[in-house]
Amino acid sequence: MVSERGLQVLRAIVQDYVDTREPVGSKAIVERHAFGVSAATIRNDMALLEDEELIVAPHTSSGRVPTDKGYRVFVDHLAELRPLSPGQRAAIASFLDGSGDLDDVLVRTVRALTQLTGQVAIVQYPSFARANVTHVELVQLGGGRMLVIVVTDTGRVSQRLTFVGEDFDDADLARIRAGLGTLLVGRPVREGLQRIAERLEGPDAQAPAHERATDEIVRAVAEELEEFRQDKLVMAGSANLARRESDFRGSIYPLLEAIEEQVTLLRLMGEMVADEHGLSASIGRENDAFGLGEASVVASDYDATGSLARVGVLGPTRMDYPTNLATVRAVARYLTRMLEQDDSSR
Amino acid sequence: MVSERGLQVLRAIVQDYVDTREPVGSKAIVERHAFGVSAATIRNDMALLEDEELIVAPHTSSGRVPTDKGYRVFVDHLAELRPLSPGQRAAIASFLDGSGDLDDVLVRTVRALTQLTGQVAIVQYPSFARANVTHVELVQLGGGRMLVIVVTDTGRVSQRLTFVGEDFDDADLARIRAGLGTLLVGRPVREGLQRIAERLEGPDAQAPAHERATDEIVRAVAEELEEFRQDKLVMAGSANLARRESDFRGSIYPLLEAIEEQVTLLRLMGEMVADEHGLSASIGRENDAFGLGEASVVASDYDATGSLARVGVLGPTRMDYPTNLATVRAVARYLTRMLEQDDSSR
DNA sequence: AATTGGCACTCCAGTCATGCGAGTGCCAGC
DNA sequence: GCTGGCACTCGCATGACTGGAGTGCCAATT
Repeated sequence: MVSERGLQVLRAIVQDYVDTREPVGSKAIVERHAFGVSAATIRNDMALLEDEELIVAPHTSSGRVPTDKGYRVFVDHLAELRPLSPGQRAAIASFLDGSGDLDDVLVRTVRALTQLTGQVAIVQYPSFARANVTHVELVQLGGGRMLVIVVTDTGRVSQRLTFVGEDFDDADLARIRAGLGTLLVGRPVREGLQRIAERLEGPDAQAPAHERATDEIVRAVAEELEEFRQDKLVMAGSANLARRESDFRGSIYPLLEAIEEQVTLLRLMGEMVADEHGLSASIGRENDAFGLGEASVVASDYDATGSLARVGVLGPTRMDYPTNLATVRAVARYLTRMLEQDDSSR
Repeated sequence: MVSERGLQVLRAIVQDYVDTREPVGSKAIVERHAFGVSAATIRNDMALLEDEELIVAPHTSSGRVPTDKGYRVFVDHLAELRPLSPGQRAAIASFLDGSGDLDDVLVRTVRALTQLTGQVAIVQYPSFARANVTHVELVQLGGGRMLVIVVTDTGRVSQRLTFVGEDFDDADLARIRAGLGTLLVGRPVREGLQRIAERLEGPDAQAPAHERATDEIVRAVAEELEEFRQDKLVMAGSANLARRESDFRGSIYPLLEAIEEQVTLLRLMGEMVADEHGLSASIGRENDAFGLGEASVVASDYDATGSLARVGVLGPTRMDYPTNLATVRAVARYLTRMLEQDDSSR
């Protein structure tokens, strides 16, 4: 239906519209792009593109604006990701380099990304469901309070304070600790949760004297594992939404809400389908189900020592997809490499 | 200068303006409030109020709007805090009741507050500078990695993963742990930091064999203490800013930025001066230095087992001060009580 | 068959004039 | 010190008009 040149016209419209924020007309296209044909010809192509619902005219006689479908075609078939400039690569490196635990690295990642793109940046924590428990530690604080610590091989540490109602002597504590160790250490989080559930149903005869207290400890461990299983996000740059306010027809309220909720964004990020390079985009009304019909998300998978997660940006539908895709990809790669290094140094 | 009735007129103007978002004229005042005098009389009073810069007319002939100075006089002399309704009290209770560690309680507090006021809610962590260290725990994870945990008597737990480069045998580890214990346990965070600084200058002869590794551990502890010393915030409800967008003349960008930065808000909250009831307000241009000239903060002190901190809301200058003050105070009181209870149960 | 120049047409955005209404300031009188 | 009255000032909405940008279509050209 749409000719090859027609697609080039679509590309030109998307590029110019993202550039200027103004509907783009046939004359503007022949001026800014060397098509070698006249404005009337472009007009004919534009009529076809409009038939295909790739572009629309806001008013009877004004330039054209890409539809969500138009952006989709652009992203899938027309966008060429320019590699980042050396300066941008240096910026990523200077942001991300330096040691620190997982939390630290992800916070720095998200800052780098919001800085580079001027959008809201989002980083998913690596999915911990597959992570393995490496340590369970119990620290008595006196007065019946117990600090319960769980560590996984993905480098995440979780601690929880719980009131168990009594203090144990060292031997009992060591026994409980050992029991939890054999129950959990070396096993994936998901499996650990199952084993704990079983244990809570058929009470163990191991420490009947302190049964209630140990149950309390086990419950605390279970809560921590459960927290690992839920995915988590780090975000930055929400203020950018206000800066590009004009890009959102309606209010930015739903966006800020989604950012605060996190759950919505987690679902959205989770449901996106990546291409063969690990890149994915969800455009405009495709996000209607999440109340984000005026926004787009562009993301790239990254590899946190075996478990996959995503890093992406959230912005107006009218965003610079090629640049954002390229940036997100570069950051994801750098992040993957950093986590590998970190792992090998251990 | 301004008569008693003049102040009542100011109160009426503030109330009506907050209600209607429209400049309020003399006629509207005599209609809505039973002053028992005519509109012309009110007009004379309004002229005086305008001389005092407590109100202004946006245009030559439109109703009046309170100035920041007007709001200040209103808050200081005219506002009567209505006690909350039983329903609202119940809402606070249902939000806050239930156990959990400090993080948990503060998150629930901030949610309750944003829910009740429809503003951005902010809760300061109790200042940890005066808190005492109760435990220092070291957990070896193998491969030269060490988990360093510090606990204070205010219930806060901090953990940090650090790479020390070697594994200790149990005896050495116990010795280091004991050393840190005598150095820090039972002492305030601030003092602990000093002692560590001294120790790092004049190296201890205690464990020369592992000097570098122990230094690394000590450094990690110092970082954690430093983190305690910095105050911290929990916030919720930033999406509310977008809902009342119309209340902000300019963009909400600086507000969102301050929320993301936290540092700005920490300084602002810290510098506010409370009255004898622990209530404080910072209005409009008084916040210019923080880039928040169109916003107000209303806060109440609360008592976290001895160390004072604040809970407040951030919103447009044109906010309902009496209601927000009353809500903030009620939440602060409830929070104080909860933390006391929690403490006594330990 | 594709491209082009030309032309009539549509609609937006800005400008100006007009009228209305709300609200003020001031003054003379009570 | 309060009040009613009155002239005055603006803001705002309305409507008419214009210029300009951009389209759609058609007949002519390659």
